[in-house]
Amino acid sequence: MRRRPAQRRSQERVERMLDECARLLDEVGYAALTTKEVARRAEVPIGTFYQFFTDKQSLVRALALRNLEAYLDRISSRLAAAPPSDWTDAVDLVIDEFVLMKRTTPGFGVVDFGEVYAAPGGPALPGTQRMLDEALENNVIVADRLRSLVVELLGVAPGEGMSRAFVVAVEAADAVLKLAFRAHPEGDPDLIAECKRLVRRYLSDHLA
Amino acid sequence: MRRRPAQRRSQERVERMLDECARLLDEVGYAALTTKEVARRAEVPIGTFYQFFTDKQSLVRALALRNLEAYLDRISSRLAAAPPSDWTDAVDLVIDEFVLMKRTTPGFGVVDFGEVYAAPGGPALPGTQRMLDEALENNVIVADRLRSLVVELLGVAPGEGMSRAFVVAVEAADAVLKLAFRAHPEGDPDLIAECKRLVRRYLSDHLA
DNA sequence: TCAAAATATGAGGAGAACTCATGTTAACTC
DNA sequence: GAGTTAACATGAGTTCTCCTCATATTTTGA
Repeated sequence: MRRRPAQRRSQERVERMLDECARLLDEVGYAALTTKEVARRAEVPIGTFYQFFTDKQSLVRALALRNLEAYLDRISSRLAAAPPSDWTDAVDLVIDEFVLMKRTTPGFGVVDFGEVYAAPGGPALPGTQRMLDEALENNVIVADRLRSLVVELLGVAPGEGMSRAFVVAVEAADAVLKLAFRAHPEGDPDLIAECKRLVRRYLSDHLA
Repeated sequence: MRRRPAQRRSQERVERMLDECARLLDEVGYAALTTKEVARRAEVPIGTFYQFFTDKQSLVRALALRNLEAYLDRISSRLAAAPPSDWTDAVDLVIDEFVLMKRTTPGFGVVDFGEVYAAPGGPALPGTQRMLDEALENNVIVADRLRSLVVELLGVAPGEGMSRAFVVAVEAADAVLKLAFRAHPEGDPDLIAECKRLVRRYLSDHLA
């Protein structure tokens, strides 16, 4: 974001822009999304849009971040309310909540937490592991958070490579669930089931 | 594509446009890719571009299809040249070839076989399984081809849900490998290894 | 040889992205 | 509560991309 809204009116306007962005994503998709239409629907002049967002990407990134925070909040609440006894139950819970948000949260089907990558990998840094460490990717943030939740709640020992395993699991699950929702508006139930199986199988190496 | 090139000159031009598209994708990414620049580099007038491609998406889709065919050819050759004894070897081979193409084929890092989805899921068809059946997605084509290759070569019985399992495996592997190449220009070796593990674990249910 | 089909071409219309100069409102200090 | 500063508002206009279309040329095949 170009500037963070400090006063209440502009905060509301930014929220409205994000809301309308999400709804438009559902209606027309990412490619056909226009800043002008977002501004028009949110009832703000186009100039105001560019006060806060540098461009279309910036808008979508902000939405992804909002989605990310909403998801983590929901997960935390549910885990706290009904702590799962087994880590496999935690996997189900986490996936079910994701599916629920896919169904109910506008725009989530198109962007969830993911970037829409404009350029391949950004500037190619020499430091191999650097990019993952810096958590430039929202999926990495999700993975880290889920890992600490599972470690905390279930008292699993944080083994070697567990961090990476969670990133892999999140990335894979995200892809399969995206597929499930491309195949079926409500999410193909069989594919959702397969997604759970995929994650359980894979993580059992690291959590057993 | 709007029209298929029938004469040699135009066939060469279309190839050149695809080549330049691929190189540009590596240089500037999908969002910054312009039809004008592709045409300029391929040394064809912009009008000629639109003789063959309806729009930018169409261009990228054609490139993805070319990638798909190249990949399937390579896989078939390698499987024929050195038939793997075990299906897990076949998984390694298939992933290694994919990684090799990511490293060496221009543009493959950005688009491989995948669409860049403009709108969410296209027209929402009521027939649940319809979209997968029609193989609108290139990853589904890859999955089907891989499945028949494995079934043929290794004499595995085509069990229930195997088709779906391959689609899931391809989608998940694609996502993890994309991550591997975002994290590291040559593909993070650890993530590539994890990708293989993920696929082997998951498919063992269906191939054992 | 000649008609039909395929291909070539680039100026220009349509419209999206984004800027900027100028005016207004809120917040904070003394 | 006057004054200063920082945040915010605005939309016509510039730039750039997408894509079309009328017209001209080349290739094909009977």
